[in-house]
Amino acid sequence: MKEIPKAYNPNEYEDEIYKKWEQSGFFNPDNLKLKKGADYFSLCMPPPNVTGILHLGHALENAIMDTTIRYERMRGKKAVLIPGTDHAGIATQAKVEKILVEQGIRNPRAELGREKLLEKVREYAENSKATILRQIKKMGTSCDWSRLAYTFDEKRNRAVNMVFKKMYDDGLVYRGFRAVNWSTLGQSTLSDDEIIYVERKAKFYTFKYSKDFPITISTTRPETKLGDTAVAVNPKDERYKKYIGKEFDVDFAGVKLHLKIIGDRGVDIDFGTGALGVTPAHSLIDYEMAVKNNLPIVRVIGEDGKIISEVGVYAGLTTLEAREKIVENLRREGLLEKEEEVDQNVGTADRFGDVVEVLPKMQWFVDVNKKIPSRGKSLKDLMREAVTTGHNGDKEQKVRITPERFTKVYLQWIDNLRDWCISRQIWWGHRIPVYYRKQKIFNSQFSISNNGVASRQEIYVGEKSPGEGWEQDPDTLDTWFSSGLWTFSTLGWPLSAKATRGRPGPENDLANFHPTTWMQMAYEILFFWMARMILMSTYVLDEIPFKDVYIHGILRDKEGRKFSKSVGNGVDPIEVCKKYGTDALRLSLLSGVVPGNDMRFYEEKVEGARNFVNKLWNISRYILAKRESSANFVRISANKLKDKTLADKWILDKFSQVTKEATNDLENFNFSQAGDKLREFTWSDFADWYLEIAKIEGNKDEILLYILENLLILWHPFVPFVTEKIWESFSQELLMMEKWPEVKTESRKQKAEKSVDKDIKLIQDIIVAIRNLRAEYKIEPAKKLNVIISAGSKMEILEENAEIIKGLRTGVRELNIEKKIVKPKGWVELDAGVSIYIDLAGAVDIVKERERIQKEISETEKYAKSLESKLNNKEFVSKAPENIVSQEKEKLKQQVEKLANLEKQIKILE
RNA sequence: GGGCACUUAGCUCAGUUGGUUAGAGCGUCACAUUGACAUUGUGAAGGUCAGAGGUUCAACUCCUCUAGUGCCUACCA
Repeated sequence: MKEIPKAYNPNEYEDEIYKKWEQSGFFNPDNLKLKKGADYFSLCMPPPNVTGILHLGHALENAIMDTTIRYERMRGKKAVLIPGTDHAGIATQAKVEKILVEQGIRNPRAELGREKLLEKVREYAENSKATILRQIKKMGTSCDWSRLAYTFDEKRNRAVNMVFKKMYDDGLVYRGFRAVNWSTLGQSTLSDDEIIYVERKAKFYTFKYSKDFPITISTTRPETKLGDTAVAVNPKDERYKKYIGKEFDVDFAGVKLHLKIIGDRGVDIDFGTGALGVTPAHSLIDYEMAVKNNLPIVRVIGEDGKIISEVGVYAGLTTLEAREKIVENLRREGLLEKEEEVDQNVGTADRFGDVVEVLPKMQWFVDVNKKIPSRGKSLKDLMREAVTTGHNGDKEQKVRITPERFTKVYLQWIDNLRDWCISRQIWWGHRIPVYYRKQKIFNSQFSISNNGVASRQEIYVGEKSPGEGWEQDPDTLDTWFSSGLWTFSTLGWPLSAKATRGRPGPENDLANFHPTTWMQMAYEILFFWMARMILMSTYVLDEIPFKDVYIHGILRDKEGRKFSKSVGNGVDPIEVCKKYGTDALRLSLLSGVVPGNDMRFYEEKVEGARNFVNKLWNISRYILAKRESSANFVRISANKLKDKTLADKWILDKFSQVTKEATNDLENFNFSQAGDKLREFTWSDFADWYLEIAKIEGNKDEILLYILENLLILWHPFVPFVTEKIWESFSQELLMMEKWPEVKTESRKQKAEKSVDKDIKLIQDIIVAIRNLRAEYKIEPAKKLNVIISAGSKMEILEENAEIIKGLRTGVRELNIEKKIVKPKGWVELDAGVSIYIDLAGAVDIVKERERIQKEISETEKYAKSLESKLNNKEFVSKAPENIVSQEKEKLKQQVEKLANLEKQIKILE
């Protein structure tokens, strides 16, 4: 065999190993050699936005997904992880526009025009996509590249168009003139979810519209009051009751308003003046109120964020300018009663950052409350059902959310859900598959009322233009409309709609892999994405999108701050890979990941993981290099192993235990726990104890190889590169394709042999006690000790393991094991379950010894006392389960014995 | 306003249905180093499990309240 380097150098092997995996073809489930009737395990990658490069959050997701998919593949399932990227409509266009502005193009949309700008965005997106895909490979993610998808490619475009049409035909997608969120900076509408609320100080003005108007109102935005068409009061409010139904004409700061007083139970009597100026055009709530009360909608703010020309004196002013002018006016007229500073939540655009205006516009919406024809349920109903009763009441069709608490959060969100505005005025995205033709047609379905001007239009919904004279809607669809289809658009829908279950090949993907088995995502996109996937899948396919969804938190820096460009604490995962290795990064991300909780990331953690990877490397190096025999087989059968000594029995037992536990943890997606257990076993039990024992006992090639092999298999999903590299040294086959070790339930015989645990514990305790004494007495390592153990019933087991006690860094020259012996004068006694006498050749420090023993006595006494009082409690003895009681009794007995011995010791000392 | 989570060793965090003297990693201190591995080994110190009540034979674990922190959400204009 070639010489193995002392330290594992990830950079040297990772790319080459990934290539080997990829070329094997086994990332593609169609190439897997499976047992008949093997289960499938499908998992769609949440597509990263093509807005840049991968960040640590992606690295975490890749680690989680790849660990899972590798595990499932090794379990013999038809496992597929489908990769992809997201064109991320607004996010990407906003990003590119920002870059263009930095390059000196002041208004990219106006200067470049639709086609040229789109070209720029496409170029950027393709670049970013290529980088991202490279980075996913660098992470070691074993996804099926033959099924690579993009939310904005042709196949996904077909799916989007078909779903839009289906929804339109079902009356779920409609076009309507309604108040919508508008980003002036981005020149586009936004859905309610794309708004981020920022708390800030605002002036809260209390005033009357005019002298002759009887009711005082309050607002933080006086300029919008130019569009008021009503004043709402609570119908129970004694002060205002009498006005309800009356109408007033007022002159508000130079603008004529016609106001109707309406009663609305939603108005809070105690807030402000208890009366609310209703601005239907520029407030979503007021808009709803206006619809209920049939109020006119008067627009005053335009899409440029300025007062529109119809509003006389204020025309052309920005909202802030208009506000100042109006307040000034009110003040002059003596109408302003109060001006106070309040905390206010203002909505800002997620991607553009500006304060969102509410404007009335003709837009496309998804109706979430309307009953779907032939189903008698609304989209909201479908979204609820999927996580509660199961889709169509079928328990098998239930999305299980981990951790469960997010189910409640999700349901609450649905309750507050309004119709989803899906049209955007940006250009980067799926163009709305709707065509219009101006014609004088009677009974046209829609009439666009813009500023009260009506015109008639013929409308056609479909993928392709119906012909000449038709113009396509200029708008694009909300990016989440296409990502909502992800679980099935990636599986070939609509083409694979007629797929056959059980037949291989992408054309049958939908039947073979949907509903997908599992999904993982950050809680940040629960509403954006999970909710929309459930909506789309249950509506379009009549099937849930995934059976299980695992929600994780976000990564934060050591101080608990979010990673962000503005803070400048960003970490490039690829740089971390280069410095510490991909395995180390993956392991550090997975250890400590708990469903639903945020996690802190810092370099020391990666360092620790790197050290472990190196440890694993060196364990392997040692075992492979120091083989005494020519043993070199792969997959040694556990039955053929000869466990000759106590240590052998112990380590094999322990290993089957850890295999069982780690498997169980992975089944339940407890990545961190599985990793911790494996680490503990590998480093402590196997390396620190068993390997050291093996050096003494010798002749253990088979057991060492057996454990090493299986350990590499267990570790592979976590740290695929280093394990695969080590595997190369003794097998031609890919570790990636090895079968996961069978988990055997413990046989009765093994259970009876649990004394093994106790015996090895005794040996370890003796060793630790001696090491401890050496440290305490600062005995030079070169100095050897003579030791006698009074073994009692443990005679045999101690004699068997005498060499181990001597050899494991205890520095014992002569070890005598006696059945029962009185402590030789001047020797020190230690208690480790048996009495150990150590000859310190007159170096015993009586004072120190007394202190040591006294301390131990008081600790033992304390413990014994607590046990005693527990056992003296009649209620405990009568009510606690029998095994608990006898356990406690046994403990007490031991402590009492120990105490007696210690007291004897201290006496002898005197 | 409503809701959710968190509070365990100096730091970062585990602790599965209540039942070992509450654990790990990092850090600290002491010692070691021709060894598979200094990306190492050995040992030690370090905790009123945020606080107060309650349920129970038994509470880090369940319940109530309080305090602090963080997040989500909402039509207080």
